Amino acid sequence: MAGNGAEHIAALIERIGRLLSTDAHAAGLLPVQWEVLRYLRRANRFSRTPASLTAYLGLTKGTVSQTLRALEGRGLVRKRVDPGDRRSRRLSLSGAARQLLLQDPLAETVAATRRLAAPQREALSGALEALLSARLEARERQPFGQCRDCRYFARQHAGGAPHYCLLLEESLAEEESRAICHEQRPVA
Amino acid sequence: MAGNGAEHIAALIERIGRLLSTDAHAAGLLPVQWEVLRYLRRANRFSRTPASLTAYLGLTKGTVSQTLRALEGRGLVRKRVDPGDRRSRRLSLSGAARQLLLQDPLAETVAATRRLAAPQREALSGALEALLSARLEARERQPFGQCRDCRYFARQHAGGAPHYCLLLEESLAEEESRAICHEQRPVA
DNA sequence: ACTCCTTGGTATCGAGTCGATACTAAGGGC
DNA sequence: GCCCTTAGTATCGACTCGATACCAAGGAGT
Repeated sequence: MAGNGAEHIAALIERIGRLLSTDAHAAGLLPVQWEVLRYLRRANRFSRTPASLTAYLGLTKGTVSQTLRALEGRGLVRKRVDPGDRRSRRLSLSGAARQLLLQDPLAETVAATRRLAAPQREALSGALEALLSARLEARERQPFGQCRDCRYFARQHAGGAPHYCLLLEESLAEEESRAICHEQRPVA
Repeated sequence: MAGNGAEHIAALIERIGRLLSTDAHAAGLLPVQWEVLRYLRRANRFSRTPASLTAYLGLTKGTVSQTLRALEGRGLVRKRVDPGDRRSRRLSLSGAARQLLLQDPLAETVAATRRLAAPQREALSGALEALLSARLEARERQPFGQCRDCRYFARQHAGGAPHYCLLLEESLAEEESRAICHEQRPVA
């Protein structure tokens, strides 16, 4: 059996991460560009902005702005001024982007993950979340968890009724409750 | 509890990997440069070459050559012609590099990993190794496992006697048996 | 109103990665 | 000696990324 010291685990994460990013030079896109596309697919409507993206990726806003310009130039991302706050832009994926996401190089890893035994997958998920939240707390960054796991999330049990966000005071479709949100704060 | 689907796990790995790499802009070094330094610290004497490094990082040899030139210019890495095979170079860390590694930004993650409960850490390690080996098999890449977990490793139990590598026909100190090796092939 | 501060985003620059291509040099058959 | 492979370097172009400076819009206080 191989070693399972803490250094070994950190090295594994780093190495897998690197290999993932070298794989991500696919379909004419660059690694960050894939990550932007994936984020926009997973994020709810309150979180599809350059600012949220910046926080999620841990980059500077200048870098994100440039990456978005590239994606916009390729017709993969649309950018519109937010009518409520005219400083902000609302991002959305084009049909071409959704098509492209079907060739996501990360899909291979998803498949490999699916082949793990259920209890092992559960343990992996929990351990990674613990590591992530430790690091985010140290940096005071947002967790970007699922809407439904947020302290501001109010679940509606009545048949067909939508859920509700107590912070933004908006109703939420069932599907939206599974999206990630830049405002999300886990239940205490 | 948050979701633990396969997509979620893949996204977690990717995100942690990205955050690690943004943290790695520290002490005037760049992420890849830290990885090179860490590799050279962990690799055994047969594996400290540009070629092994290239395979480990999953980059092209041109890129690695350039990165090594930068590190050499800073006095962190030494490069010498291998007397046995004059095409090959032997890499080694300078004292300054070992000093610098004490400020390794990855240390924070190592500490966070150490705070996990032992069984959780064990599960994490096992699951990550499974993911990594799946991906390496798909790409037919080398695993770079520990020397002692290799099929060519012969353990000597007699007091003080060194171990032995059946492939390279060299004797190995106890400490070396814990290093990673580019020739390593896990026991079947 | 008006000023001051903050927030969201863009523009530009320099350093450096990274892949691609082309190249040199050394080893190993045959 | 010839060809093929392997180890490494050199150069180029596209792009990331951080840093800095900047602009526009919102908000608070007066």
